[in-house]
Amino acid sequence: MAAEQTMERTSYDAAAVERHWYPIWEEKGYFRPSGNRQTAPYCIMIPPPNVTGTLHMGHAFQNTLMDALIRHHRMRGEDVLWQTGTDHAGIATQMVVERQLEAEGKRRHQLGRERFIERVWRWRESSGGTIARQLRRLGASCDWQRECFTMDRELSQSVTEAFVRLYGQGLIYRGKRLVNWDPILHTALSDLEVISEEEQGSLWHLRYPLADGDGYVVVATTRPETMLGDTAVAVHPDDERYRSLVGRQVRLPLSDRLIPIIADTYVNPEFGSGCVKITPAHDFNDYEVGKRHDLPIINIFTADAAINDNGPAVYRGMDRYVARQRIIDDLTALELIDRIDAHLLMVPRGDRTNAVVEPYLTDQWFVRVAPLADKAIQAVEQGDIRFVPESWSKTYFEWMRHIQDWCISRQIWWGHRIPAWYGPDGHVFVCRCEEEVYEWAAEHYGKPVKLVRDPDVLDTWFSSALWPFSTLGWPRTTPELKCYYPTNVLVTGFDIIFFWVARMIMMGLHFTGEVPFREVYVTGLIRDAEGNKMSKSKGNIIDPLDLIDGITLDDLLLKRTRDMMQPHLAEKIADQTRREYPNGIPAFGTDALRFTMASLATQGRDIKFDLARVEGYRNFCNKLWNASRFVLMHLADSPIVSTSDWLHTMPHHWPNLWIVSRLQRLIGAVDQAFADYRFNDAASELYQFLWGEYCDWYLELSKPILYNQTTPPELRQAVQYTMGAVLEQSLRLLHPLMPFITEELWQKVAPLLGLANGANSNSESIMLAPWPQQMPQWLDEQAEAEMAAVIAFVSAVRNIRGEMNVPPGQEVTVLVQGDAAALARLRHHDALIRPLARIADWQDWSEEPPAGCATAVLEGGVRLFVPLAGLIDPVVELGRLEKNRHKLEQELERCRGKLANAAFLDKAKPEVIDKERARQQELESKRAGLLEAIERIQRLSTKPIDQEGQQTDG
RNA sequence: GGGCGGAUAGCUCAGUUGGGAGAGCACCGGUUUUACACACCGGAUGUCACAGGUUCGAACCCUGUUUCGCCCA
Repeated sequence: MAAEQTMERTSYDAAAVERHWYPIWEEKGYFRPSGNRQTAPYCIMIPPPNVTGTLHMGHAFQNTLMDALIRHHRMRGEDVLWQTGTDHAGIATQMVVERQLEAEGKRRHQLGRERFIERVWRWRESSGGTIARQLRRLGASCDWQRECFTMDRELSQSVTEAFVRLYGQGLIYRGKRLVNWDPILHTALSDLEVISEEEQGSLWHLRYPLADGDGYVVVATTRPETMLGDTAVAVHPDDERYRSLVGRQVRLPLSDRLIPIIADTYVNPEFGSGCVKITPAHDFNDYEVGKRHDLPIINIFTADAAINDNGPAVYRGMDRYVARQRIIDDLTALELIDRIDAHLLMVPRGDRTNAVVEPYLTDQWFVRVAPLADKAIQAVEQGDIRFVPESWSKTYFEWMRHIQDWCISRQIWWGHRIPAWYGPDGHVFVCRCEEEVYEWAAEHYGKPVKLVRDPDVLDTWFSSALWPFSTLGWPRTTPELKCYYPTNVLVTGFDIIFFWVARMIMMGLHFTGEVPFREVYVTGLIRDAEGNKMSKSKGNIIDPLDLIDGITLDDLLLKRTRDMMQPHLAEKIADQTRREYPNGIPAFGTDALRFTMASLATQGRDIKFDLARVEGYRNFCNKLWNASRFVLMHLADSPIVSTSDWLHTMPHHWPNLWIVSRLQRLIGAVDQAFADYRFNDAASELYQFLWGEYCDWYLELSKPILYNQTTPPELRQAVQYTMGAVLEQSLRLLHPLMPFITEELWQKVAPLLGLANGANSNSESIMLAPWPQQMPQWLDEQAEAEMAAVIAFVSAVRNIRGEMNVPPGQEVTVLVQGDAAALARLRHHDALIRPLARIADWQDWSEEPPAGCATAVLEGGVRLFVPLAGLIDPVVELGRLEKNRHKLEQELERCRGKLANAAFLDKAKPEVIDKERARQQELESKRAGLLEAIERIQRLSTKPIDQEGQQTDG
């Protein structure tokens, strides 16, 4: 398999690599489950995106994490299924197609139901695949051959089956209830589809005259038009002001009806006048009050939210807001408006139409949730399902313990039609299929009859709730259902815990007797850099694909201001966009985006998205690319090593032992991070290791060996092989987060190490290569200590060079003194230290160092002097030393304080005390060295120096 | 009103059994060093919101306060 890019380029070309590898992976069938029943199954169900949807940052985020988990488990040799698909998004899809029709000057009712649905299917064929294509761009390795759609025949059968069974068990019923009604769509909506936001409105204080005698009560309302449906006035039973009124009646203005004054604890005496009008047909709380007090329910609205025939004739047919104004005018004329206050209120709007949703009394189908909820609560309590982070289980319990019956019927055409038929007398037949229902009805009535099918369809979430098992073939007991169910983990945002997660758990337990997934990993929500939710109307949306491919400012402007619901915002959004992205967005590539997503996956709930992070990880890709170029350059003539313990059969070389030991720790850390869903830890460990240790130190330490003609060939080969092997394993560890670049590089590196020769399937692609195993025998504390000493020494010299402005090209001499063993150790690493610190010569120095030295004090009492005759500015050097001393003394102070404390010595753990003692000793020895250096420089300075370290004249 | 979560470096955030405050970005100084200027080397930066308490010891545990946010009503 040829890799895409030659290594001549000094920068990584993400687009070329991505285009090359994804189709190969898919065509080769790497995304399919292995089907190997000897290994553990691992399954994730994709939260099915909306078929009308396009990829947004939330999708990119969650699917990156899912893909990382999937790739990780696949590499571990498990039988992995990532089930993908889309949901039919009843309302959203219907609206899209209706809008198309509108453009042709048609309406759906002209087409009729069947032809409209055909039309929707046609739309889906041509346009429903967008998000699947976008997920591919993200590198998602889901099994596309098993891609499902909630309206597919098989999934539809699951839906019907579930409905029929629930109905038969008394868990679905039909009834007249208040629901959220969208007066534009003419359908009920679920709570999820209603967004309540604070808006400026008014609080009208209305006077309702008492029926007997003089006077009136004042009721406060935000919706005066609903007064036409009032059937009571309520006060709090403990409210002294109104106690005497309870039981009396008021005369409802305009309608001229008598309604009672009742007492109910629902009333908040602090709010408004402490006296509220009760409209059971048009307010959820009032509905409950009405039920408690057996009040009549008067619906005053049509399906369009205009006043119906229950209202006084003068208002009939008026839209609710027209009626509102008219009612206010009329009440004003009657002097029945007490006052009007400005008031912030929560206004519920349909998430698709943005229309103010009306609580509306209609016949709807409901799921009786309480019995299902009990078991679903238990499943989490007993630990059959675990929330990650754990605290989300509280949110889950909170909801489940106050759960309401679920309205599942929608008055639209696109969706699963409710399998209920009505006989001539209204008798309901709920049945799996049309033929059967007629037979059944004939039996019921003793003769063939005409039945009418319920016109409603089911809430899309009803089918989504079955997703974990309907996609595996339920109600049939398929091999897939047996193997992959219960699935391992659900990855989703907390915003749909109630609406989807909870319902899947209930349905899963009810129909399969088992939980649908064992863990729920709840992600945060991606917001913009300021912490605002991303939305079209705010104009702050970032399209993940624009981060991958880049976008010019002009295209970005076009994209953000096209098809706006509120076109008047366009100019503001354009300005804001120009300010934020004056040059558009550069192409960062999929891997950089994915790595960013992983780094952002902390346990918090809000994630502010910062473009600079993506840029940083694009640079990381480039670093990796160039490190690999370096390795490949030197690996070409390396022999292939086949022994498993190659490390110890090669010539002894501390950096090799060190980097391999560090790699073992990395493997452990990445494994742990994946196990805990700490993707940010996995990302930062990998970044730190590859850049901070492998590139910055290991490769730099290797250069002198590789470039030195006199290096013994065995040593050279040991370094070459180690360099390659560590890179190769790191690529595998990185693959779940950065699939493309790791594949590209692995294809080049692995063959040179004798891997990926196509000899077996594991060597065709890094996707199928085994996950690195930690080798405990390769953990090497001594090597880590040796290299820590080397790094500390080199860093100390570099620090002096940097602070003293020694030109990088200029070599220096170093004098060292201190403990003989410590010096011997450093001497031993002379060949490593010398080139990195740019030291020409170093000498053991037991006497007083010469004048004009810069000083550093290291661990183990080692003192280091760099003679900088003529270069050193005593003032600068003294300042540097004093600063170090200050820090040191602060630490020492705390350390001494602790050890002087009898209670500490008495009660702290012995190992803590030992550590503290060792630390004190270390700090003191460093301090002594520093004090000497300070004294020396003061003594040797030609001019006296005052306490602030400033030279004084004269 | 009920529930949940946050307040740590200029910014974004880590900090998992309580024991030496970290990273990335941004910033400052230096560098055409033979993988990489999307780089290298060096540097500065904190009353861990506040007040009490528990403890030998608190960013971490407890209580309260301030403040920001989310969900539900």
